[in-house]
Amino acid sequence: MTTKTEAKASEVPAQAAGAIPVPRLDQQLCFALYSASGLMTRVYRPLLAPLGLTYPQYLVMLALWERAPSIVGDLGEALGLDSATLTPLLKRMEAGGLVTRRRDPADERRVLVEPTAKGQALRGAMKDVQDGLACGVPLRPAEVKALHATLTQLVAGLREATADDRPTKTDGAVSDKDKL
Amino acid sequence: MTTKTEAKASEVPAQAAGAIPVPRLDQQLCFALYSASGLMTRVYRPLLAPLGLTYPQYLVMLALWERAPSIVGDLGEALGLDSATLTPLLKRMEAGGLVTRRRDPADERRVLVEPTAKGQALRGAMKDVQDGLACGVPLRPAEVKALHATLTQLVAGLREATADDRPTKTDGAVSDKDKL
DNA sequence: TCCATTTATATCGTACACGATTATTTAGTA
DNA sequence: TACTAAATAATCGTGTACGATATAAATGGA
Repeated sequence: MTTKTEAKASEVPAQAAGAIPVPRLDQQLCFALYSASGLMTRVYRPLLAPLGLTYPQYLVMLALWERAPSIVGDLGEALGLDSATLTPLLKRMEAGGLVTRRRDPADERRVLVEPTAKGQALRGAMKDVQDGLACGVPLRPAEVKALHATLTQLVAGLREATADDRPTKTDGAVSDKDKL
Repeated sequence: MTTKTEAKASEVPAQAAGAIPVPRLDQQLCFALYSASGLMTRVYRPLLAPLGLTYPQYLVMLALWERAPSIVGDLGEALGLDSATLTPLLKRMEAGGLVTRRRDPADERRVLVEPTAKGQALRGAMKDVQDGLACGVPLRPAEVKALHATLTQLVAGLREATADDRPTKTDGAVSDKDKL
């Protein structure tokens, strides 16, 4: 590797060697998303901790309040997480007395997850969580709405994109489109 | 458990007991952010893996390309991470030959972080990463711009909010405003 | 029926992420 | 000077995350 570390300046249009233009942190959409997401969970933390919930666990409860019992795979689909993340997370929630886990008698591969009475009781505390949240978010309702709409569109598109070019990896010869 | 799990219907305006309204997953801004952020790093992963970078490590490189050497605290300020996260992350990057870490001779408390030649060489690969990214993001430039602007505002506000009510926790008696 | 395939979850190893604590160095002050 | 306080990283314990692999149950033919 004698010629790689020192890039030939002649190949860069109008920049001196060593000054190759690089995306700036504060211009990166992904970093804005990364920061915003991290900060939101940081705002949630003190509100959820008294309830014995982490933020991902809170998301699981939201999913279960919408539909219970749910199987692990459906929770993963709803939250964008896989079993490697959900299985230990659900075990912690089970240990905390918030949910129950049991094999589906009709299909022993599946695991049914369901809130306990204690888990159901947490519904009553959600109003306070939402109120606490609203105070920390410095956006007007219209902005929140627009932001949410754009993000929803982005998420839908990304989900499609990431699911597409991942058939099984065994069909080695993909079209010339997999570079995009 | 005779009176708790079954909420008195008279206390809830217009909802049946056990049907306390709870925020829906697909209406939560925080969940949209959480999903979008996770999906973006998922899009980045296959682009960065060949370079020997994870997504947070990529962010560190972006920060270092803007200013090097940087001390750990400044990197943490720029990225919103603390030393508990950065120290092991930087050690891994050092082990990978991407950065160097050394105590500041002028102030032995500080640790100076700097890209190696190998780390600098990665700048040349960033164009491909950005190109690969653009193909995966299903938004028009105007939408990206608006989204980024709103997120930047949100991040700024949240940073302020989370930094504020965390004086030292030792002044136990805070005003009646800390509930907000 | 038998077996390859698919489906569903669990497990393992690695890498963030953070609150709390510790250790070391510097700065400030009596 | 000596001594406290502040600043700075590192460390520890716990909890996500995910790729890769393993295990077991159901399914679909030959």
